[in-house]
Order: sequence, then structure tokens, then C-alpha cells
Amino acid sequence: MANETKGIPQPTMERLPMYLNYFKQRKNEGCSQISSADVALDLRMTAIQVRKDLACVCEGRPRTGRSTDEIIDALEMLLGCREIKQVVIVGAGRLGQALMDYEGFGRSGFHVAAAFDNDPARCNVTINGRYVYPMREIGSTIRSLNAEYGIITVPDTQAQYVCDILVAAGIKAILNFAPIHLIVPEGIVVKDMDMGASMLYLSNTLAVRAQSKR
Amino acid sequence: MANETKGIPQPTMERLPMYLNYFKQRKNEGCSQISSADVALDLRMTAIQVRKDLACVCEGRPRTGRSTDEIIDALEMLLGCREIKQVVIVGAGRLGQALMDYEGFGRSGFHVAAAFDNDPARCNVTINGRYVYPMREIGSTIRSLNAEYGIITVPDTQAQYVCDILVAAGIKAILNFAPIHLIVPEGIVVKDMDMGASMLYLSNTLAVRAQSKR
DNA sequence: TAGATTGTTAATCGATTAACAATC
DNA sequence: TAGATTGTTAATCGATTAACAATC
Repeated sequence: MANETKGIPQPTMERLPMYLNYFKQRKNEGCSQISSADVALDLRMTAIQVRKDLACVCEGRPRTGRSTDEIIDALEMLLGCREIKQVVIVGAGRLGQALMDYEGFGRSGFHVAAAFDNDPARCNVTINGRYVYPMREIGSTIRSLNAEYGIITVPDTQAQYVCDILVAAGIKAILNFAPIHLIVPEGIVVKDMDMGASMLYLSNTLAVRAQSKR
Repeated sequence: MANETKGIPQPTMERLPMYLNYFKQRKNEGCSQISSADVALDLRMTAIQVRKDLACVCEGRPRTGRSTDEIIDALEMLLGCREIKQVVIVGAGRLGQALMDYEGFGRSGFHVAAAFDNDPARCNVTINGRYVYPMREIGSTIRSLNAEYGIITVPDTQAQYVCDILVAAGIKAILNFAPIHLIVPEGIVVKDMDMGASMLYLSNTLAVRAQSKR
């Protein structure tokens, strides 16, 4: 898989996609060279942290900084954006449908190959360019696609059930939109997308800032 | 706003919603008392960390652990789930529509009060229970609702433009679904929901684990 | 009482920040 | 060359982990 992912601190690793987005933007604006100090200014970080983070990714040149082309290239390689990874979505409701042709997945190398739903009314049709299969075909479809990534967009009550099916079918990593803690075997990776929690992050950050003003 | 949010370490703060989800689940299963050790086992954390995190929230009783009712109560108070906070969504496309009646917002005290779009075909109608206003009414509507939270679900190219409008209208915190770095004035909080980045987290975690196995 | 579980104080670990020499 | 920016080594800071006394 991806190159020397290891050895890079986890917090740095999680900041890299943000840098990648940022450099792509700057490149679009016609910027071809950029210094850590400038990045830091725009991203509201310290120059030292940016420098240290980016040192993990590729070399820069004293005096001129980094080439946007080079750093974008290096980031995409390091993050594995160039490798195409097959994804299935379980739950073809509104959220699932919205994710079926979400551009951001493609840009990171993820291809939504199929969707599944247990509502016959939503099955055996193509929605937003993805074919929706009935749940009973999930195992065989995942295996024939060689999909390793699953996205869960079913109601909370069904999330664990769906999760078990995905794992049994060979899925290795799951993006979970149900605000439920999933139990998975050792070796399976889960990332929770709890949007309620994200909103709470906002309100609590506001609250903390208000307090520290006093 | 929320109680003594301050003084709680940021990493702990960000784990609290996960605990809340977990305790609600356990309560539904009929569990009324729970020890840090059990929580740790289920959440794949260490008992010490759970104990320390939860000590910030409410008191437990030696020998019996914590009451699920009490801790749920304390967490909801601390996180401010009980206060109703008005939210607007900009971009009534598929993703925006899916979020309009997303249950998880309500459970955390966020009420989606209105949506906006610049496509006349999507305006002046009710979608998933929310009225969609034309963009030109955004300022007045936000002010009359007293909304402080905004969700951006417009195409990347329009995200910064929309962000500026939201800030001008008095929005204090933004959940941003565009994979773009938004520039905001001091004091405004932004949380990026970059789903491509989340998928990359999954693939890179898998890669790191595979490497460390060797 | 004995034992499980807590809260708290101290030790460890790792990330961030600072300092500075290297280099285009 | 001089100066800006880099990479690296050392210092600081804060979170996690460990140890243990307190308590139901």
C-alpha cells in the first residue's frame, strides 16, 4: 500500500489531507512556490508546525520554499490518493444517495462501486450512477468487486447488523454515519462520522472561547 | 452557555460525544450501572483513560461504578445538548437535503431552521420539512431566526462566497462539507467535514497496521 | 470486613515549540 | 555575498499511563 506512512506522527498524518486541499487551491490560483510561513498564515497554524509536517512529505528549497506541484504530487503519493479503492455504501436513503456521487471520494482515490438497500422499492435501479442491489446480494457483490471499504448510512438500529455483514463479506474499513458505537473484530478499522458530535464541537469551542475572554 | 467546559482537556472534550452515544445504547439495553473497566473493554480504550475522562463529567461510586442515567444526564448538560441552537443549511442539493432532517442534529440540540439555495427550482418549497429560501433572503432570515450555526453544502467553488455571507449575517460557527479551506475572521469557528479525508484516514490506518505487522 | 472501583498524585511519553546550523 | 527558508536537534508542554490511597 502507501509508501512510508509509518514513522509519521498520527496528528501530522491527519493534517495532511487539509494541506493537500490547500495546495490544490493555491495551485489553481496560479501559485507555483510557497513557503511554510505563508501556509501557516493562511491555515492559522505556526510556521514551525507546518515546516515540520511538510518535512515528512517532501523536501523544500531554502529561500524559495516548496513547489506546489511537487508537494501535491508527494502528498497524493504518500496518502495513496492515486490507488483506486473500491467502496460500497449500505443504505440508499437520502444520505446514502448523496454520497453515491460525492466528488471528494474520487479525488482521494475511492470509487463507490455499488450500493445496497433492503427496501425493494430502492433496489435494482441506478441512482446517481450507482446500481443499488438488494441486501441479499451483498456478500457476493463485495467479493466480486474486491471491495475493502464500506460506508454505513442505515438507521441506527440496523447499523451493527449491517456492520457484521460487511465484515463477514471481507470489508476491512468502515465509515460509519450512525451515531452508534460499532463492535468489530480486531483488525477492522472504523471511523465514525457523527455529525451531531461535530456540531457539538462547534458549540463547545464557542463556549470555551467565550469563557477565556473573561 | 454550557457549564464548565473549560478546564477539560480538548482531547477529552472530543471524546465525550462518543461516550454519550455509548451510554445511551447501554441504557437502552437495560444497563443501569457501569464501570470504567467495562466501558474501556467495549470502546477499546484503557480503563484509566475512561476513568479520567469521566471524572471530568460526574462522580462515580466506588464498587458500583456510574449510573447510566446520571452520566447521560451529566454529559448532556456538559455538552449543552439540552439548549436548542438554530442552524441554517446553505445548499439544498442532495447532501443538504439529506441533512435537513438528520436525526443526529436534534439529539444534540441543533435545530435546522431553514435552508437556502440559489437555484430557483429548489426555492420557496418545503423539502424534508424545511423551507428553502432563495439566497437573497439569507441575511434577513438568519437574523430573524437568531441562528448562530451554518452548514455549507454547496459546490467547492461557491463555498468561500457562501461562508462570507454567513459570517456577514452573524453566523458564529460553520460545519463545512466542501473540501476547501475557508478563510474566516477571528472568532468564527469552522469544522471541516472532509469525507475524502476520512476515507484516507481509513486506508492509511490499514496501511500502518499492515506495516507494523512485519 | 474484604474487595472492587473510584479520584488523585506522580511518572512517562509524545507532540509541539524553540533554537540554530545548513543551504539555495 | 546576504538573506530567506529550510531541516534538525534540544526544550517545553500537555496528554496518557501508572501507582496508590480513599471509599462505598
